[in-house]
Amino acid sequence: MRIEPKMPGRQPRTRIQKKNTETILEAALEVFSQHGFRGATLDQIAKAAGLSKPNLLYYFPSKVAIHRALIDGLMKTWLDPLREMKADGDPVEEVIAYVLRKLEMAREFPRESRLFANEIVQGAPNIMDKIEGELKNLVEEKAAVIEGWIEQGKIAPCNPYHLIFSIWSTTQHYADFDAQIRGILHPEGDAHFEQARHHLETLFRRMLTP
Amino acid sequence: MRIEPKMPGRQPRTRIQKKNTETILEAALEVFSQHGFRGATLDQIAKAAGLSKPNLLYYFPSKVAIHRALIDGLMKTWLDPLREMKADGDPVEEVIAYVLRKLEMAREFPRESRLFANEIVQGAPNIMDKIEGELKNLVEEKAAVIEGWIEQGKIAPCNPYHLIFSIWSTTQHYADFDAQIRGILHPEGDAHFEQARHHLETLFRRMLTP
DNA sequence: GTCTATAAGGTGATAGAC
DNA sequence: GTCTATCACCTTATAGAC
Repeated sequence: MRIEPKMPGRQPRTRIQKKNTETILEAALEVFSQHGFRGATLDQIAKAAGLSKPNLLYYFPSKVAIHRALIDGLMKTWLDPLREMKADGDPVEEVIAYVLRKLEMAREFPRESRLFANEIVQGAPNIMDKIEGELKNLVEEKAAVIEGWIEQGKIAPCNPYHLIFSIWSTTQHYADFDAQIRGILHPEGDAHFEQARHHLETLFRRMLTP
Repeated sequence: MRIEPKMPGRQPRTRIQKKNTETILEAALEVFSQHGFRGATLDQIAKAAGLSKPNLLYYFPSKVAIHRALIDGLMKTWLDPLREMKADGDPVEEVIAYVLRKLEMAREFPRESRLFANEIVQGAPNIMDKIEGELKNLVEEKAAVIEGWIEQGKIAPCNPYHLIFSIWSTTQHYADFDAQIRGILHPEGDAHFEQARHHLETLFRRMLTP
């Protein structure tokens, strides 16, 4: 996943600055996604990045600035799978492909998923502007596309918004609730993702086929 | 939701002790569910309970003891909706009824849902024993029931474990990701739960009907 | 750019009066 | 049982040497 840091006031100029900035954001992703904003400490991030704590704060002015840069850099990529759902494709296949892309994201980028999950569960204090902005806009746009498919009889009637919520929840569940799933299934590595793939394709295909 | 505190070593004896213990657990639920274990402070819990911090620690020996008592008291109730799914009912209606009970829990007890969500997202450090114990046992039992229904041709073939995961994720989503849903839908109060009810009933009915 | 030292404030827990 | 006062520790952030 591409990380595009936005540092207010301090842009990375030299090669070493850029490299350290990326190292910090990678470490911050690891720590924030595991412990949440409040639970994460600069000590943990510094250690994970292989830097001293003051050096961390040389690159970012504060803990919250690291968190903000991380989320800003990830938000665009996080929404890409939904953006790729196009109105001119085969409706059922477009939605199924979106489901599978989203599941693949949960498998490949579970830390990113948990970063957002931590934030939203606690009331989304730092990203509500983005939820009510670009996320809301994108969802409304795609809900209109789905609504059009329903009116054309291409997919079975349903509430487009809640369909999207169901796709988010079922797929992200495999990242966000990974600990619970592993406690129940005791899978070897990612073996259960193949089952999940088949299950979710079946679930939404039965839901959508007219 | 019934809270049955288990305080290691200190059982509430007098009426006032019992009342204070319950007040503390109610306050702790409010604070822990909103900020997670690490993010919550004893100051916040004490203030919410209307007690001083040392008085809080007169009733519970430590912060972690409060958290543990809270989870222990809620775990049984949290699993009841699944326990009520009986092998001798009409299969499709049994599963649908379970979905709707679970959604009702998300609407009535969102704090309880977020308490568990916070815990699991961060790797379930304090409840993994319960996940691998009573939760795993219950899920295996009910998965066997669903498997039986499939073999009898009463419901359409699917993976019982992942079906249960889909039910959990779609219903709890309305509690755990409430902030995101409200940011997108801007519903008045709980108005969107009626839509969710209809949507999820449709989703799982189409999935399960042979 | 990176470090050691440290300030400044928050946080879990205890002591002891009442 | 409840309180004030306080300790010991942790955490964010800054100062200043190199």
